[in-house]
Amino acid sequence: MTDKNPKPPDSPDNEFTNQWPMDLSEYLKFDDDQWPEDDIETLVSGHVPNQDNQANEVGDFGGSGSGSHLEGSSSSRDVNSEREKKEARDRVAFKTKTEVEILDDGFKWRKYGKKMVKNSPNPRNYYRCSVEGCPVKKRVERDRDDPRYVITTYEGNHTHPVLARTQN
DNA sequence: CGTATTTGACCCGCGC
DNA sequence: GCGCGGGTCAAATACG
Repeated sequence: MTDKNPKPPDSPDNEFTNQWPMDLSEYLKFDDDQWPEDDIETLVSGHVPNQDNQANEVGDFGGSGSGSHLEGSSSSRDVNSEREKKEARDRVAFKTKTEVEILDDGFKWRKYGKKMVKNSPNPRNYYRCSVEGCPVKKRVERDRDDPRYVITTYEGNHTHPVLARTQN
């Protein structure tokens, strides 16, 4: 935590719309179905998905459940049976081209573990949302073939406003 | 002082 | 039944 990343100062619009401190070249999104690794490389290697709007990509991430938008009314929260069961499965993998693994996506993450994978000389970092009640977990691992690439896997959806970091 | 971060150990599941 | 892998938690430490 010395250099971190050139993340913007304190912008009131601390959203993904800002701009990731990386060269986000390709992003991958998968469900909990499976991981077409081979396809991934083929896709990112032989196909450049232009740099659309990162916000769009990530926007979908929040749109999947309830990332940035907060329920204005607290009286309509009696439903949580099938919803929880259904949204309890949100695995999104992002392959990003960056040199820093501490990508700030607008949320505060607290590293809760580091493990070394046998198939890679690179360690695997486990992050979790600092906000209690957030079942969101992030797994960051460096690519074994391209150390300049990092595989960020998000699990779950944020259940809190957005971020209480650069806020007031 | 508080929070975030770090490393190690422990636990669980699955495979053989 | 035991071993291995992976994942998670906990305590300690460092830094802001």
